[in-house]
Amino acid sequence: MSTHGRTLPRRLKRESSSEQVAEHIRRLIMSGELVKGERLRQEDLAEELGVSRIPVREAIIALDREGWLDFESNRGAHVAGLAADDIRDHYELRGLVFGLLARRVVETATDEDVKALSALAAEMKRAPDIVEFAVTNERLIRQIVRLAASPRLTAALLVTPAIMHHDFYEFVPTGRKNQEAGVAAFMRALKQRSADGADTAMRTMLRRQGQAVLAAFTASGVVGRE
Amino acid sequence: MSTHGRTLPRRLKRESSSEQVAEHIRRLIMSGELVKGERLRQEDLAEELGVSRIPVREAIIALDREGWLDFESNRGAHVAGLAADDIRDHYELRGLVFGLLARRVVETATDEDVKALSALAAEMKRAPDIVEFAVTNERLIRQIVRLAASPRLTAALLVTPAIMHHDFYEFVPTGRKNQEAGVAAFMRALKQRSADGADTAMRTMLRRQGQAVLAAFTASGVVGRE
DNA sequence: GCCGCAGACAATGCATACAATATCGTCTAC
DNA sequence: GTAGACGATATTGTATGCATTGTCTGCGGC
Repeated sequence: MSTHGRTLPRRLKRESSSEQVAEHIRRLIMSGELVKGERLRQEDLAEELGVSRIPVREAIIALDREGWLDFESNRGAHVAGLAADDIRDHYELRGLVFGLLARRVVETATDEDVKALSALAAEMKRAPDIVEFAVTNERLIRQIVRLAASPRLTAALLVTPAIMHHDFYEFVPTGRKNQEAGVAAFMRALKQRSADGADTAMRTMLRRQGQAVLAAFTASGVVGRE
Repeated sequence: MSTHGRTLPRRLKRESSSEQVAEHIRRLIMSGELVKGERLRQEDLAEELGVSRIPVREAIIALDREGWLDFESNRGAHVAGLAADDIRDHYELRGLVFGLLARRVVETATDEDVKALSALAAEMKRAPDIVEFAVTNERLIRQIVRLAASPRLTAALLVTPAIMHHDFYEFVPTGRKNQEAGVAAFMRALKQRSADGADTAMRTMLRRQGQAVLAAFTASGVVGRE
């Protein structure tokens, strides 16, 4: 799995089989190999991946809670699929929320906080590969959330459970560019202590990300067959 | 384990053991019997509930994704716990989002839609017990979401994963009253086609619910020991 | 006295095996 | 010919057992 020498920097816990299986299935969905409504048979997946059905079941349960699958007792798991509206709304919401967070950051962050965020933004720009980029980006987001909101719920509700995942940027070509530009705009606004500017930067970035995701997922067939 | 005669009315799919275990653990947390940081040992729970460790593991994974537990590979599951800020932010967000949804409903709903919502609101008021109330309320929320937003993501992000669950109202004394009053206010605004009114109704209701939840969870000890 | 390491113990992760449930085809009755 | 019931098969749900990993205790070295 490790494509680069030091696998996932500052990543402490190793991934269990269940987590790997979940990642695999997420990829299948994002890449369009699994389309909406398609049924996942536990045994097939288990055999295909060389594990037993237990980790497959555990992955399915996690993906059900994340919204990728619909899992009904004794009736199997089906790909939930996404509609164009889902994506639009999802990113509109993210924009709303992160705009609010950005405002709070501008209002409350100390100079040190700004410096720390700045450093992370710079690190993102230098990231040699997409994985490191994603990891750093996640740290930046966490930092913003930590400064602006309760640590757990906002993060859990709006960062974890959805479309943003480690392999997200692989499937959305312009994702990294958008993200970097948005972060840069946010940092400029933050340094000028402009709450409005920070809010706008976040909303704009997330609107663009939404469009990019929609384009990518439409191309791969994840979206559209409603 | 079933302590009440007619288990959950109009529940089509029977609950698997995993789901029952998850519900059990959620209750333990909400009632304060499990406090933040406390570790859950799979075998103990299994024995206590008379099942094997498999359904317990599956429940733990689901609760991890819902945010109730922190589950790390090979290191066990710990109660995540809530901070007062978590609750405040959670409800502020819900207010933001449902305010937006309420606006959209006012702008797009047909007379028939209004009638249907009205019927559900009336049914809520008539509900003889708290379970039926919760079920009807959920149908109403789903209806609103369906009218106003993409069906899946908004619902998945903001309804499912968190504090609202079937046994929520048992733990929050004034929950039902607040909810009914808020729905009534929303319906009045809707009938007058007042987007602002609907928005305000939702925000107000959710602010109050947040306060009620905070009070209840502080009393039970779920919140506070940070 | 403190740090690091080795072994035993405890708890988790996963595979196998069996039980429960759904699904589909077939047969019978009308 | 069609509807309903019954069984065969496919698939999921759960229990048990072993392998793996984390944790704790006690010893030796610095």
